[in-house]
Amino acid sequence: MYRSHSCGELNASAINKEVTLSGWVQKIRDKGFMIWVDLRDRYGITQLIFDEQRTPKEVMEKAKTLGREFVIQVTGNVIERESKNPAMPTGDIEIVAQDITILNEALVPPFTIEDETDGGEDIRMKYRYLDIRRNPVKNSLMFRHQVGMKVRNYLSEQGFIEVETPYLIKSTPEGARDFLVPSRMNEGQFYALPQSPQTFKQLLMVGGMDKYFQIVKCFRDEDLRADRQPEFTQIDCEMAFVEQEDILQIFEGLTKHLLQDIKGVSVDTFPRMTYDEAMRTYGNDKPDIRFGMKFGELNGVAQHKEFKVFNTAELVVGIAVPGAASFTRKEIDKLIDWVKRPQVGALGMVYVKCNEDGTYKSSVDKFYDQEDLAKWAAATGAQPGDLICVLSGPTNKTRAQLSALRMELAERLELRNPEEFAPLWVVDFPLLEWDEDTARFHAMHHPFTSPKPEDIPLLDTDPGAVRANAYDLVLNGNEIGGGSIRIHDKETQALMFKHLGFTPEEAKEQFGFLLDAFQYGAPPHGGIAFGFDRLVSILGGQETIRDFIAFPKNNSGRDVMIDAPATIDAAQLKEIHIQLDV
RNA sequence: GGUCUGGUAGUUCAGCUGGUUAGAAUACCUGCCUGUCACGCAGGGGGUCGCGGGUUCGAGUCCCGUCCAGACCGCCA
Repeated sequence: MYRSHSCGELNASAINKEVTLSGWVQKIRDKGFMIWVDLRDRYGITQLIFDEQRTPKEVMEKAKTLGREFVIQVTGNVIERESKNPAMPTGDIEIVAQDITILNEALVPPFTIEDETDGGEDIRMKYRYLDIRRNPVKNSLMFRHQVGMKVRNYLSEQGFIEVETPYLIKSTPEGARDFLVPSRMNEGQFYALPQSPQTFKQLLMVGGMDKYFQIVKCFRDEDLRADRQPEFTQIDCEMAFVEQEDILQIFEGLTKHLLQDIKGVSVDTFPRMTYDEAMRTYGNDKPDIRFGMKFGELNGVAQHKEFKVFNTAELVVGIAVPGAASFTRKEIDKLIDWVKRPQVGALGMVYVKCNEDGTYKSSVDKFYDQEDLAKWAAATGAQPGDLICVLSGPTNKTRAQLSALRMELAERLELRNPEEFAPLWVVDFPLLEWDEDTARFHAMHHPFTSPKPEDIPLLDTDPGAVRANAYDLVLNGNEIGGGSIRIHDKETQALMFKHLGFTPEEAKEQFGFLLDAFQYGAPPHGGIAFGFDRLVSILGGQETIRDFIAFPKNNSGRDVMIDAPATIDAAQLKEIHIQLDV
């Protein structure tokens, strides 16, 4: 028996008991006559004491040889501490060691195994198994487990069935780049790893599994970000015989349940906003509505004077930054530099200080009088003490720039409280999106998304204006879920493929199995998928998803611990019929 | 594909306009210490300043290239 108790559970009620604990040496405090050892496992830390008076001599000698992160097993008696430590749950007691076994020695770890470690990201990833011993990572993984269990239980209680779908599937040209897997048995042919189980869950609907879910790995071979991994986990869901409203209700229910159960936060009915409104008022299809700074369009009140920059702009739009009239000239100049960085790309920024006395001081006083500026203040909702920041240019670009500025300012003004949760639905996404590179429309969501029936005639006249039965669930400025009502008849699907530039032959080749299935009684259906890693990190109040993934990849898609990807030898290449061109 | 930031002791970092032997903290090692818990005290070891080239009397410092890491833009239906 390696242990009778964990390192996190003993307290005053155990005094005088003989116990055996196993764990890792967290810390050694050697006073010569006495050695204290903090012993750690997943459950906590318990203080051991090796004492000249009370510990056998050979055990004392062994204790002198211990080092950090040695794995040991100690048997001894629980005693009340002479000096207690109220900061730790086991701080009332300690174990007087009577016997010790060194189960394994350890090298000195390259960084400290503590909450506030001295190790940087790089070294922690290389030794991720040591990083996982630290509370922040350990707790994040346990938190992820809890969220996963609650999702499974909730959906199962609602009648959903978890069905596994294959990882080795067929590559499709739509959407993200696929990860490819060469087939040894089928020379010259490749599997693709799924970007999502999209077509399979639709086939499950045809198969009559009318409520399906799966917590499932998905793969996309695209460049990464702090919150984007090449392999990530989705809560993938699909239902038959539902309309958009049914989906929104059920998954609003799931989200509310998670917020209540995990965060103790009650949220009212989620607000809904059309895509157009989100773009107009936040410049963004995933607005963070925990704070204001809504866009105020100023074309009507700023294009009547001699200021050419505004007069020639497609859009003039501003936000009122609360309390920022006190920014110094230097601070505002830095802000202007910030929006002019290539990542944002604005050519300049006009600002108006809304003074406490009701007057205005702007960077364009030469062109606009107090009366003009008062109208700007009204349009942006600026109060005395606010700073109005105004950008202008092509509509979409300018909105994106002002949205970036809005988020940056919210960050600087600490308006993004991680303990506040503001979900909303963004609905009525466009069906199609113009792609400059290929000079054709492509599906904004995916090619199985159904158009709003009343917009179908627009497909021929104004494809970009067709709205889809598609929706996103947005939480604190993050898209945590997205889905749509699918096309379930062959004719509409063929129409969609036509408008996406597929010939009937190409459509048959790529998605023939789905079109076939639609001829055998496909029920109306729709679904949603949640980004599980991101959902967990937001609920956990963290910015980065990496601490919620046991073994994440770095910026370049590398696993620096196992050093993957890696080259393979010639024999392996030959077996899969591949010649390298490098 | 692009922009920006960084790479100096095991680790986290400092090192100014180029100038003697490259520092601090922490970790590590040795000794001391009768209640520690960020223990304390004394001492010690530890560096190809990412790599390659250049400028210079002289480069951690300046220039060019390159590799690695991070953030962002493009991309991610």
